[in-house]
Amino acid sequence: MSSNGREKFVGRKGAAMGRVSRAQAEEHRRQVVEAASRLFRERGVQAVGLGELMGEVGLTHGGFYRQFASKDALVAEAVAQAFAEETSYGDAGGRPAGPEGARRDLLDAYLSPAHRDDAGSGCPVAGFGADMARDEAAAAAREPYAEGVRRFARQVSADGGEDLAAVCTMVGALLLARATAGTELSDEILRAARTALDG
Amino acid sequence: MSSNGREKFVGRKGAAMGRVSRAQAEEHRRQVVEAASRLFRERGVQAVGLGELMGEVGLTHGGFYRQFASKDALVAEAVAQAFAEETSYGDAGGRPAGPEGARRDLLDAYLSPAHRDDAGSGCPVAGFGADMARDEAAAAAREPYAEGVRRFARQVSADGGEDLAAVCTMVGALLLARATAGTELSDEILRAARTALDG
DNA sequence: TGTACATCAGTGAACGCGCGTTCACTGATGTAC
DNA sequence: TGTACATCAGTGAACGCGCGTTCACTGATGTAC
Repeated sequence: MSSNGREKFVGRKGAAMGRVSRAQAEEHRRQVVEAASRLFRERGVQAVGLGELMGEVGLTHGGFYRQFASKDALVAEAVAQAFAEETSYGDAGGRPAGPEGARRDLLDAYLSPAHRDDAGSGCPVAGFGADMARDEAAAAAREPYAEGVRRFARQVSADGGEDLAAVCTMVGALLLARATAGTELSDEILRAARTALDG
Repeated sequence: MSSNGREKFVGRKGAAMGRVSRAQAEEHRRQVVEAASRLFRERGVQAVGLGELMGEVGLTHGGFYRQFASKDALVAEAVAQAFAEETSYGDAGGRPAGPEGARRDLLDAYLSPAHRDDAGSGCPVAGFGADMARDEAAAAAREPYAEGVRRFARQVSADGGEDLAAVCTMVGALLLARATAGTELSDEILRAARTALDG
């Protein structure tokens, strides 16, 4: 309180950080992409500002452009990063089961209330779908997104092909369960999709 | 060019419109809700400003609050209006067919490229789904939206019940076809969903 | 039916705010010798 | 290994812009008599 050091000078602030090691800067960059991947899925690209994203990592918004060309460029990286994560949608990870059991575990985890309530670390096909459908997101993310949908369709397929219809049912169920969260209908939707796909 | 009538006076503008008849005002209000219902579905609630909406009707943004309490209140009305429309998703309207043929016509229209490319006048379950899933939209629209999903599930059902799983597949397919529009995958998705549901 | 006046739909400027982006500056890191 | 200096990650203020919302004002509509 005795000396605040803010005497109306224009270029002399108190707590400038100076340069940071390359390793540290790379780590910061990685953390920003990860935060973007999470928050964009959770609330949508438009609803998350660069200031908030940089704040998640403990930085100020001004440094953003030292690491990224634009917000759109970050969106493309965040989409790619989300698909690279290999999420397990909850707990269907390491159970030793035959191919039939594995598919059932995937479905149960994907169509669980836990996955519905945690979009941030959930399926990127569902999490980025809305932003990709409207052209707010970078066109640069279009192709990686489509490739991610195909990969997911192969993962879901029981016979090594692409089960696009099952992906539609799963993603649709997740979206509608989220859109009706808080009503009875939400759980009914998840159950109906599980029943239809589990056979 | 000779006299522009803009002499820095603060309350004397050129082209004030004065009052408008009640019927005219009601018509304006109706048109704003309709434009909102269309543009919100097309680009999302956040991406459409009040200025643009009022402009669609030929008015300026200042008059908005004479008709609506807030943007959120308009969102709720726009959702309700979209569900009240009874869209036909293209051309599956008046064909005389048995209940089986009617369901197939509905599916074909719903899963058509035309419906994918015209979100503005398309299915409100899909068009408002993303806005409802993230809580940007008014909570006031939550209940009408859920009721609309149920009604659609009854409409889709072949046996008079609620086919929620089919709704998931249809809405998911439409969303993913829109998210991958412009790639080969988009049409593949629509076909796969049609095949899975048509039997 | 005609006149006087209150109502209120719409105008356009202004409010505070947060956005994406740019920039002069700081000072520790990284490098050249 | 030690010193001199260039680099550049991060800071914080500023840019222009559009947003949702408010407000004083206009003047035709609607109403009272």
